[in-house]
Amino acid sequence: MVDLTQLNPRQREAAKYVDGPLLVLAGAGSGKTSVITRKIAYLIDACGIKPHHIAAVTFTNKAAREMKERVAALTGKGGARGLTVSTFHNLGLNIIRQELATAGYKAGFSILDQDDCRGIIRDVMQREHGDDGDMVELVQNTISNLKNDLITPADAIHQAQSQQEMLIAQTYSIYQRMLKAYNAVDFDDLIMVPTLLFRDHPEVLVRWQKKIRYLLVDEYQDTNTSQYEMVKLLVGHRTGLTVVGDDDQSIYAWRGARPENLSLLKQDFPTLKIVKLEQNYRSTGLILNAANRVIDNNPHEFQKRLWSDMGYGDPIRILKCRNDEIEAERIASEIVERRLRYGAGYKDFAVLYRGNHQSRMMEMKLQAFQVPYKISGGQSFFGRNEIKDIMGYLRLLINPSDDAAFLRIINTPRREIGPTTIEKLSEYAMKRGTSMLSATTEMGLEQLLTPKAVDRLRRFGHWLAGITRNAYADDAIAAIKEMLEDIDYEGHLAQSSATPNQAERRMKNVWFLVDSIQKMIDKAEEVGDEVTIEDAVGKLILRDMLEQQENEDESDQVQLMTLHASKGLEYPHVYIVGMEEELMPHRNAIEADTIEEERRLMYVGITRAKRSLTLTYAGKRRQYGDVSDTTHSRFLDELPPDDIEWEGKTETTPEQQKQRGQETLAGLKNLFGDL
DNA sequence: TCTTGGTCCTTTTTT
DNA sequence: AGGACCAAGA
Repeated sequence: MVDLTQLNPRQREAAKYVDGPLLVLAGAGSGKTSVITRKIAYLIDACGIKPHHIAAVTFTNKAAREMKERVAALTGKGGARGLTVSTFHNLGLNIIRQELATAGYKAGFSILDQDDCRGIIRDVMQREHGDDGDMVELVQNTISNLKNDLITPADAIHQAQSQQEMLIAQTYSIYQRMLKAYNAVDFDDLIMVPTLLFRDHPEVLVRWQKKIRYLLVDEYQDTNTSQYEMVKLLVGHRTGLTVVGDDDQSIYAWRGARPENLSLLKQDFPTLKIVKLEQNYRSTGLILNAANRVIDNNPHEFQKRLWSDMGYGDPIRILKCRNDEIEAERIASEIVERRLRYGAGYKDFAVLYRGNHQSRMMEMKLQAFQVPYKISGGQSFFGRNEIKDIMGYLRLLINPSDDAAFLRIINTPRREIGPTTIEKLSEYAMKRGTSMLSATTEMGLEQLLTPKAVDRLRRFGHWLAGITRNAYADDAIAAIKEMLEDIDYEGHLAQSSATPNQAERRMKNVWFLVDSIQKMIDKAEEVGDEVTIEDAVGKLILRDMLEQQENEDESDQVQLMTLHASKGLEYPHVYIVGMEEELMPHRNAIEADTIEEERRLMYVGITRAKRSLTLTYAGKRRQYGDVSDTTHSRFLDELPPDDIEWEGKTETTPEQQKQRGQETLAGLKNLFGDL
């Protein structure tokens, strides 16, 4: 039986309340994951709900994985078998897979990432409006927003108020048709398609309502309209809903999140019960106080006051550095020193920043100090050309209609198939209503193309068909390896890379990708599941499972990540760097007047720290190629001055700096003797 | 078709 | 500073 005695009274109340819809307002570090996981165990053990009737939805793969592990630990081996814990996008993917026909897709459909989508939109706009590409990003964002708001192309055309809106709506409409033709969905479709399916097909909805009898949603403040609609439809008039959220940690409004969904719950579920978790188990008093003070500058729908009984702890430090290089150096050297002083591991330190590009300098300096580090997130891996290429091949293996993938790889590595050939092929395919891949082996091409070109296309088509057969017939991994051999991808990298070193690194990435798929298949076999290539590629695109591998080698490394990526995580020692106006808060946020969201981001960053928090800024920063003066962030002035050690606010003389250095050295000698 | 060199633009955050 | 994109030449 579940043990709820480790929970505090509020937490226990939240875990045990199953008689109606429940909103848990969980402040940072208030143990909400404990509540969710124990509640799941309670539902299984005490309420007799079968695990396969329970679904917990999160926003990141990391959170989903952690939750799964913790539930497994509570319920014992197999006790949670059949339980669904996944991201919204993953859940959506599964729904579409199981409702393929109704949803209007074919097996093996592709999931396109933003780059792929942008390419399609660019083509559409080019073709339809002769647009030069300046509008593409705007249009892409707008389409994404429309989808997040559950607005279909027809709705959009109907609603359009201006010429520009009409243009976007039409582009949206064509774009959506092209996706269908490619048998592909984008990220937003993973939410919108299932939701529309539920809305328009009652029999489908009933099926899923029968399956999911209890729904738990984490980070509710991050849901968008479409996601909320899905939740409402799934729950219907029943009582099985628990949502957990914190309006102060809403940092995804820019991608369509509606923090007001928290307050909408009260209207949509009149019997809603609200439980607040206000005790923080993570941070020292001074850190928490600082966080509270900062967030006090924002308006609040739900009042809450976080408190902690962990003692006051060390003051928060603000370090002014001469420039960004010195800033990074300072942090790197401090980590070296503090690791010894506190007997801490590298993994106890996190360096947080606003934008991914800020990791560069930090990386350089950590290397210089021989500090092991890990950068998480960033587009780094999937943004790489070699990965996009191979993913293109994989997508084409499982979805021959994926013209976007076809276009990416048809001439990579070089097959002497140029723009003219591709253009003609595309026209032909369009006329015949087939995909470009299947058009390559059709007879009608002779009329349009030179025999040479026809031959090259045909060879490609037949070759890929062969690989596909192998991939499905027996060992998929072997087929993929064979494919890499056939196209001599290594050779391609060797001659397209600047240095042999770079080529080697790229090839390593490719192998990493292949290994990931391999591992995934192996792992599933262990548990007795079967993983198709479709599953594997889907997971890859949704960024699932990569971190898993990273986590497996629980290595001792300093963690580098964006403030966004840090949500939900905690570290004993946290550095937040680049605390400057125009950087944090970001210039665009200042211009767009979304300071409140930036402040929440600051709040998220501060509340990651358990024991020590250090904020740094640089007086001069190298940016866009040249050096500019900076102003320290307004958020620094919002911190409680009495709890702050602000070094460098008033100019320190070189003597003072020297003295500080000697004090540090003396401290080290005290601790470790003369080295 | 491929390579080269020049220009211009960038840097917000992610499933 | 670094990368993407494009025009012109081999």
